Amino acid sequence: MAVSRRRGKAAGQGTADGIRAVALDQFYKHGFQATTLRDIASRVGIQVGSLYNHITSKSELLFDIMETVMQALLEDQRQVAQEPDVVERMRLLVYHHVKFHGERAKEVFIGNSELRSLNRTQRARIVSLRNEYEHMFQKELEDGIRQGKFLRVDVQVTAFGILAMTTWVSSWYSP
Amino acid sequence: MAVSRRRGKAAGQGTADGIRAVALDQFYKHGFQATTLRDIASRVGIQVGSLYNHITSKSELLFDIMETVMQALLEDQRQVAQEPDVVERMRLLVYHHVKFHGERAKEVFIGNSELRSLNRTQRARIVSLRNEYEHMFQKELEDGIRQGKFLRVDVQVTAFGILAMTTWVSSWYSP
DNA sequence: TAAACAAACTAACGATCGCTCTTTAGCAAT
DNA sequence: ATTGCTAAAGAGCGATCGTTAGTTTGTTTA
Repeated sequence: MAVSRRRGKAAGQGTADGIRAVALDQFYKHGFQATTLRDIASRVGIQVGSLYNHITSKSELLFDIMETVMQALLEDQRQVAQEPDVVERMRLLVYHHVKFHGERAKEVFIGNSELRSLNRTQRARIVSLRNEYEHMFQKELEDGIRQGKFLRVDVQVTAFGILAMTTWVSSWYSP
Repeated sequence: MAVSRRRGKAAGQGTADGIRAVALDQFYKHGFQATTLRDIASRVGIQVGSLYNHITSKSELLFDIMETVMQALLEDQRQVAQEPDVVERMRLLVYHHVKFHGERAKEVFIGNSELRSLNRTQRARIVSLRNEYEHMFQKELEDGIRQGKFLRVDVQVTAFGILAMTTWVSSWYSP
């Protein structure tokens, strides 16, 4: 006795969003490989085949989730460039990083753990976005050093260290 | 052209070890779900069905790997109890922890990431071993506090913090 | 009111999965 | 030489996977 479900155009954007939300949840809980399209479909409340009105493939669904979160993260940080003071810029970067990782923990976790489930092209794209993100931290470090406001350190290693540490803090803090 | 392969009793223990080594490698690289028994078999140089002369099931294979590494870790640390000084005991615990995580990084990674691929019983067993391990750190912390050699801290949180930090160091250090 | 369209349903395909079963090959002990 | 055991090969079963195709339903547009 299935609940009567809207069909046709007016069903609108809701289904596509629902699919992404459910997929996010299941990928997070059970991993990409262990999650079945049938599982996703049933939780959304539609049939398997109907999924393909909204997605092009399972792996594209994963890729979309990962790319979206990376774009959002980058967008979040781009506004930091407006701040004139280097030290404050760096502080804002770290602040936004931790805040974002706290608010969208599931997506971030998937982004970190399911890189191997992407094909070569998709993975290259995500890695490129990630490099772009890390580069934002490196750039501020270099600026700070150039202005004599930061200690002269290995920029690449330090940036990586900051990211690892703050990422870890986010996954650590919960109470 | 297949290499002529030994059959019968004299094939010995080598195959079973080979299976575990290959499985460890593939689980680490592609994850448990994405790894196929056919993939493992072909890398060992054997047919799929022949695997079952050495394993009882795929998930038991994963469980064995995880339980073995936890037992080895516990065994490694048990000898620390011989040391009379609390501070030195704690230092040894951390030292062994980092050393072990460096030497057997793949198994440790699998142990941390594939808990969800175990069934209820298996997971309970591994979690129990892990609790036993964490308890070793808590015990030394309590001893140290009782003897006035450590600051009075929340034992459980601190032990967890030490483990998280040192585990992170191990995954971090490579060059 | 009729045509156009979006989004659902149903059915099924080919591939692949973990796993079982039977048979065969090689070695050791009798 | 025969027997017994271990471990391999090989065929295949039933289930499930992602995906595709064809059809039906309901809404929007003309």
